[in-house]
Formats: sequence, structure tokens, C-alpha cells
Amino acid sequence: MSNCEQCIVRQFNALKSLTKEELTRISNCKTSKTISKGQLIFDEGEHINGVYCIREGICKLTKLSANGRDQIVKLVVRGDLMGQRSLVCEEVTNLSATALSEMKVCFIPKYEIMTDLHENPEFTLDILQHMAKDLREADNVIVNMAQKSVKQRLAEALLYIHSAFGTDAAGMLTIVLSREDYANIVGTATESIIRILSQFKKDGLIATKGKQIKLEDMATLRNIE
Amino acid sequence: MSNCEQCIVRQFNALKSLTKEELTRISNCKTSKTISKGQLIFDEGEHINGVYCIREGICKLTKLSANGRDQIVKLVVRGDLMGQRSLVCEEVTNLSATALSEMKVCFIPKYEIMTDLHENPEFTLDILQHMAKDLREADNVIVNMAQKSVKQRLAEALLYIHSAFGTDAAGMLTIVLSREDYANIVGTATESIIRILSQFKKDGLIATKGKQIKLEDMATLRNIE
DNA sequence: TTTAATATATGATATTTGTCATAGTTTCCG
DNA sequence: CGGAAACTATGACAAATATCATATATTAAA
Repeated sequence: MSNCEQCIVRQFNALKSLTKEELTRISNCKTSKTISKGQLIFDEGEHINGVYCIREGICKLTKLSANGRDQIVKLVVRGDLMGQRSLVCEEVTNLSATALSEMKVCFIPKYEIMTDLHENPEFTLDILQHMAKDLREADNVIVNMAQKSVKQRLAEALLYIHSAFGTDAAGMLTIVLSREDYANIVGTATESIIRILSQFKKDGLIATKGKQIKLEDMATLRNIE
Repeated sequence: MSNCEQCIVRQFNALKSLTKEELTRISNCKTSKTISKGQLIFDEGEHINGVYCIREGICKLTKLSANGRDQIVKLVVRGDLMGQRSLVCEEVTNLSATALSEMKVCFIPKYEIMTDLHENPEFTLDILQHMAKDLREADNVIVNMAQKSVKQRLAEALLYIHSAFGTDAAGMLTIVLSREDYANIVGTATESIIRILSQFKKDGLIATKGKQIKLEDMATLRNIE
């Protein structure tokens, strides 16, 4: 089993602010697991009792709304921590996590990491900074949901996925989602997503190959409508 | 000028986690001001260089969307801190703050409070817990915006204001907002808010007296549509 | 490989919501 | 007090989006 001291992934998250001793302690109590595509990692309302550090792969964080439809709230990738909010507030999770690809994750039990939160202000501040960034992002999403059309929101989602997660050699978005997932990001019906993607394709803004999508005209996508 | 040691308001926010010495230092460098109704406290994109502690009154945090309309992202009241996110990330604010009533606030300069963030993990954790709560709230708002109808969102906004900020002796919501403010919370046109409020009134779900609103049938409001 | 299941696609139609126009009401100042 | 400005109200219509039906394509399973 790999150990945290040599793990490059921690440079991307708050674990980099732990002291050498703290990191060794964490490394000794963590567990690693592989999660297959489509698997539920945890469900809304569960006690997760720790934090996940993503070493490989992608997952979606969703929340079930009253009408029975899932809303995708965030995409989590290699380098991200998952579960900090529930940890910090000592609450059950408000979101479910589902793998969108095969994943490798490490799980750090709550007790160990809480110690550091109470004792290492640089670590706590680092977590705080990430959460502050998430909150700013969430504010932006709220404004977009409230004020923009479905077409604009879809264009933004595509641009976001492009800039945040990049493309493969052929220019295809590395994150591959179903039309339904896009609907659950944008907050609309699957049919609406299909229609708008068809329209974008017809207008030369994107190209598709199966589920894969390539952005062809980002300038126009940015100024939809 | 009052001092923080005797100020009851700090019990409601993270300032309660400061040590006695830290609090004295903060108390000596803070400034107090009165802000009149309607006044802009800070504007999106400004460096605010500190944190506001609300001693009295109410204000709205808004973000201007691309189409020129404001979205109300949060209501801030007595006891709340304002500006932590920008402080923590060392960024310009992403939101504007406008007083909805006469307010009394204290302003704590950035430099002083940053010291505590780096040195007092209990204080940092307290801030972190508040932000975690804000983030969970924000996730809920995202889901509601994405998945619910305007009517449902308005009903929720009314119920939220009722439960979070309470009523006066006559049962009227203590927070009094214009129809336009409600539109900017719900993310819809002012006319739609007016129509739906009229409908709610006709159906006996609310009563109104000028701008004041009283919830008459919360059970039905919770299950709209 | 063939079949079943799932995902994508598209049309027709209903519903929701936004926009524009206009009028009545309240609030705020000079 | 009186008049302007801002807010509330309502109708008519347009635009956006959801829903339902059905067809086709793609993927998974037997």
C-alpha cells in the first residue's frame, strides 16, 4: 500500500499543510480502495465518519430533490478531498457520491483528522480556503440557475468541464457524461439537453462522437443568446 | 464606543472562539458604524480588507448576473459575520451588501483577524463550521433553483424567512422585503411574484398588510403543487 | 450473435414563466 | 399638503421549457 508521504495527490488539497509527523500518522491509519464505475460511494444521510482523498478517477456529488430527480452539485476529481463538510459540522452527509469512472481513493477516519483540525491552524485554514472557494462557486451556480436560460446553462456547463477537467489528445472532453447527467447538472429535462446539444452541433459549436463531446467554438458558446 | 468583551453579539459567531487577549486586541482596532437603510455597504469586486460583525439590522448579499439583474444570495442579520470568504481567500468580494434596514456594524481590519486565523485553530475551525453550514445551505438552494417551480421557490422563501428570522407580535414576518427583492431571491420576474402572492392570499395561505406578510397556512405552503 | 435494455433523438402539445402595456396605490420629500 | 417617484396589481400575449409519444441507435447480457 502506498503511503501519503510519497503521494503526489496531496499537493492538490489541504493535506499538504500537515506536518511530517501528522502525515505519517494519517498515512498509517488510512485505507485505500478501488471503486468501480457507477458504484455509490456514500448516500445522502449517511454518517461517513471520515474524509476521502481521490487518487484517481471522477465522481459526481448529487442531491435528491423532492420531485425525485437528482441534481449534480459538484464533480470531484483526482486530488480533491470529499466529505470535509460533514466532518467539520459533525453531521450526516447532505450529498450522495457516485463514481463516474473507475476510482482509487483513500479513506481517512474522522478521529485522526479531527485531531489535526483542532491543533494545526495552517491545515484548518487550508481546508477553510478550499471551502471558501467552493462556496464562491456555489454562489455563482445559484445566480446562473436563477437567472440564465437552459441553453446558457448548458453552454456554461460544457465550458466549465472543458476548463476544469480538460480534453484528451483529440480535443474531446475528458469527462464523459450521459445526457441525463447533463440534465441533472443544468436542472432540466433530458429531452431539453438532447435538443440543445443537437442544435449546438448543427450550429457548429460542438462535435460529438457517441457520448464524447468536443467544443468547437467556445467564443460563441460563451455568448449564447 | 462599546467593546467586544461586553458585546453579546459575538456569542452568535466565530468571535466567541477568540481568547480574551485576542478579543481585547480586536476590540481596540475595530471601528463601529451606523448604516442607513438602502445604503450600499460594499460592492462586488471591491477589496473589503476586513470583516463586518452585524450588531443590529439586516442586509442582503447580492450578485449581479450577466443579464443585469441582481440575485439575492443570502440575508445577513444581527450576530452574523460578513466578509469572511473574501478574507480567507484574499480576494475581492464576489457579492455586494446592501442594508435593508438601519444597521449598526463593527468593522475589524483584515490584518488583525488574519493573525488569529493563523494562530488559533479553534477560531479557524469555528469560521470553518459556519462556512460549512453556508455551503450546505447553498447546495440546497442550487437544488431548489434547478428543480422547483417558481411557486414552490416562493413558498420556500417565505417559510425560510419565517423560520430563520421570525415574526413580530402580530405574526408578521420581521424581515420586510419588496416584491422585487422576493423576485431576486426566487430568481424570477417581479410580476410573477406579485401574481403568486395574490394567489396565495386568495387561497388563504398568507395575509398581507402593505409590504408586511403573515403566513397563515404553513402546512399547505410546504406542500405547494 | 441475437435479444433485451438503455440511451439518444425528434415531433406534437401543454404548461410555465417572461415581457410589455397600463392602471391603481403607496411612499417620500420639498 | 401635493406631486413625483416608486411600488403593486392585472391583462394580453410571447417565449421557454416540460411532458408525452414514438422512433432509432447504442450498449449490455444471455
